[in-house]
Amino acid sequence: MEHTLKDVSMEEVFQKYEKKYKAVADQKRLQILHELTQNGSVCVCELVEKMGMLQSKLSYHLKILLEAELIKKETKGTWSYYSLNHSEVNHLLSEELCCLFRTRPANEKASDSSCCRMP
Amino acid sequence: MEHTLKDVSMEEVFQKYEKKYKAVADQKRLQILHELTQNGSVCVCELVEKMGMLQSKLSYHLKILLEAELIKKETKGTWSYYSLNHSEVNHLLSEELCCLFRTRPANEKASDSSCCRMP
DNA sequence: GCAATTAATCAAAAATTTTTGATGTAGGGT
DNA sequence: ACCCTACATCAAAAATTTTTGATTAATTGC
Repeated sequence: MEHTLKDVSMEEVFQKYEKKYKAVADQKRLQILHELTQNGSVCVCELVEKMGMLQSKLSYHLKILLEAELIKKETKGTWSYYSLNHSEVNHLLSEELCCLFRTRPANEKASDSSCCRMP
Repeated sequence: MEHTLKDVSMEEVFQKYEKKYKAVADQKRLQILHELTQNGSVCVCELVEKMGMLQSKLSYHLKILLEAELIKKETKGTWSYYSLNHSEVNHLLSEELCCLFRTRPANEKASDSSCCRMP
């Protein structure tokens, strides 16, 4: 089997996006992202309630999102707070999905109010 | 269990995007999309060669992309030609991915040459 | 120190997706 | 009619992902 340099780098690109899109390819995880979009920074125990999910199950899904770098984690004592990684999410998803997952953090200026074609 | 109207419609939205992102969450299928981006309209037998895949395997992946409406199919005699569904792909993926999957069909004007931050 | 809480991890079971090789169907050429 | 090619579909096997319940580690409040 032959591989050109381009083939190899493309393969890496496809691999990277496979991982990121896999993270997003799940109803539960989309719901988690949406929840974080709405509430900013949320701890696991809050999410357990809001999502009505077993804690271990939630941790599993959070880990997948974290490893895809779509969310960030901050630990305070016993609590873990998760929040969106806006730039990564925005890099991955189209503008049309902004209403669902692309609410900007407060400090960023909301110049493109052109988006939002969602229900 | 209680469900508000909003919950129900959100659930449908999440379900829809789960399906579409699942279709894209696979190296092989990303490669197929890329191939179609480069070559426009391609028949299965060509793709079998280009991708070095078993025909039944390729058909399986094409079906998933087709059912997610990310590609289109046109049959001519014994041949099936597949091509990108540009509007759907563009609706789903961010502009930054344009070099990989967002080449426009010839008739559309390429106004935003601003994209392309890909290798 | 001790009990309670928060959350990560683990291993086994369950569910889903993917691969494979075989079979079926339709059209094209002779 | 016959054979060959193109492609879809099928069922079984293999691989991967998800769920579950238990265990573990760290921290807090008493």
